[in-house]
Amino acid sequence: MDYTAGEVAGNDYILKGARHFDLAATLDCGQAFRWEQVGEDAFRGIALGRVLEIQRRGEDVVLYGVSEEEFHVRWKRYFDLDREYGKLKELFCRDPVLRQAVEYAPGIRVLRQDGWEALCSFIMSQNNNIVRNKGMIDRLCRLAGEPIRGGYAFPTPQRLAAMTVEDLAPARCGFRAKYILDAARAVCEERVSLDQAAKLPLPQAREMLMRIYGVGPKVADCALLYGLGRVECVPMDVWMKRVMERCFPKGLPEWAKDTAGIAQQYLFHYARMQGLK
DNA sequence: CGCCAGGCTTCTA
DNA sequence: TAGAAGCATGGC
Repeated sequence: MDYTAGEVAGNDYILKGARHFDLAATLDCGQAFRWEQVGEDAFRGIALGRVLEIQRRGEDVVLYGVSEEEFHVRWKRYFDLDREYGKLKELFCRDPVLRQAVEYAPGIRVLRQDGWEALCSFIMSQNNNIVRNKGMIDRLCRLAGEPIRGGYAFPTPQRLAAMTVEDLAPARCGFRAKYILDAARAVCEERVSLDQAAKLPLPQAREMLMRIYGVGPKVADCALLYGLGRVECVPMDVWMKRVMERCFPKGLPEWAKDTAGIAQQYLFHYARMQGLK
């Protein structure tokens, strides 16, 4: 475990001795789009149908207004806290390039988000930048998401499937609106099953997600990695293509393949921050 | 004002 | 079947 103990303190839940967990690096490295910084190492976000404020305080990480039960049923998995990132990073550091990326942002964790939200978020990320994608997703949630205490949940596929491109206009998703609607319909009609995609062999899982209009290999891989827990999956965006071409012409090391998606997150962040060309 | 954005679909040779 | 254009939009 990457924390020594969980402790209830009033309404809050405290992760004592939380290691390998940098909130800024994790929540603002292009894997999730509904988090904002609200204070000193403090972030507010909406995920899994809940609003959460989370803050680092010294050695600890505090989840405000979270019960022990809610931590265990919701946030422990979301923040991938069962995985030992220390061991993982030790493995990655056998390679000099991976070591450099890990040392650049050693507190990155790969989030396990809701599958449907991850799928939509990355459909919308295409030919888009991260800042603007956040705005689009926020408008989509206000437009079609269920009101919850403190904000709006991510819209369900059922709700979106009943809408039209014109209905979605206020969210200003551009050409992506029709893709979102097809994704919603595919899920509702069970042309695509996210539960199955989570378990199928990778090629078949990708093939299923790519039945959706507007979903290609990269978006499918993002949904699998960030939403369906497939940490062996490596989305190849422009930044990763540059890294692979320059540093790993023969592919990522064989010993990294089971968790190559997590290695990808360190490499992606490093490449993007360095402005690698 | 152009340029470009964690791509995908469609058109063309 | 590879390669380029078109796509909507707004941050910079």
